[in-house]
Amino acid sequence: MPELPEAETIVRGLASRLPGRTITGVHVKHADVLPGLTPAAFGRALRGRRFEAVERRAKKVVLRLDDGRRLVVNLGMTGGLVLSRSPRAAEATHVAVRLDLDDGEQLLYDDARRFGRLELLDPEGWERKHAALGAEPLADDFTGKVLFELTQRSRTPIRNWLLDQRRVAGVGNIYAAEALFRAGIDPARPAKTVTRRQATKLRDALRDVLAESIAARGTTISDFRDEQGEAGAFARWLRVYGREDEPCVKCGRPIVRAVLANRSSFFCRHCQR
DNA sequence: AACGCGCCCTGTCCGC
DNA sequence: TGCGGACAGGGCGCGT
Repeated sequence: MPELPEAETIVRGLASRLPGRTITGVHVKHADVLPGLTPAAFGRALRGRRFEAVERRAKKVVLRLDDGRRLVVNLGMTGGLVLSRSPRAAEATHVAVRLDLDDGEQLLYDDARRFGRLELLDPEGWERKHAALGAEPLADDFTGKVLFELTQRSRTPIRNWLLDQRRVAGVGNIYAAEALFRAGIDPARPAKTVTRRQATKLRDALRDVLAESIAARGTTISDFRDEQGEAGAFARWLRVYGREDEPCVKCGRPIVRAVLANRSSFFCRHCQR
């Protein structure tokens, strides 16, 4: 489900609401979302803590606490953070973890498939995690030159390359497909065959599609909801993802689905070379 | 050592 | 209507 724009949508929603509020209770319904931590230890660590800031790194929602630690939420495929007083909060039907807040509202971690994970990291642990992640595609220093140089050592298909979070962080299957379409690049092309000029086009396409999706509050295919439980609106602007056999918006030929590294890849054979 | 692959888990949809 | 199979936005651990 959530890639960078969806995580960013949740972060922006929570950033104006969470800081300053204190966790008064912790309820763990599905301990499998807490790797290496018992529910009791998780509860002890969080109870009494105040939220200080809400940030994003890659596809992760980072909730900074007043003791310097961070609750790092990896949303997996179907994870979401929803505030219980939102009109649509009742649609959070797979709540794995519930945090009670001092004003009586609750922050719900909802995740049907439970591929998501909640980690509690001290500053050093977070620094290690942060360092293991690649470039932020929306950062000022993510230039065409940087992307070009990063790609030149890898023979893996450029679509797979984009999904590797150690290189560029935050891009998933939807936005990889959309950016490659906009840049006119075949998803199966070995990364190192992308030219300098194409790298710049790809960089621009990535930033454009991610920014446009954030402006639309993310892509909801079926599961994604923001912190109020609302769907994102970007799905209608997708040009290739999920559009197998539909006409290409540029040339009218059918969009093709091919499997690369066990995951669907959508593209136009004519417009992407 | 850079890859691809299977798997984690639940829900939904499609063909029979 | 029921049932099996395919598929889904992610990412870890494994083997090669």
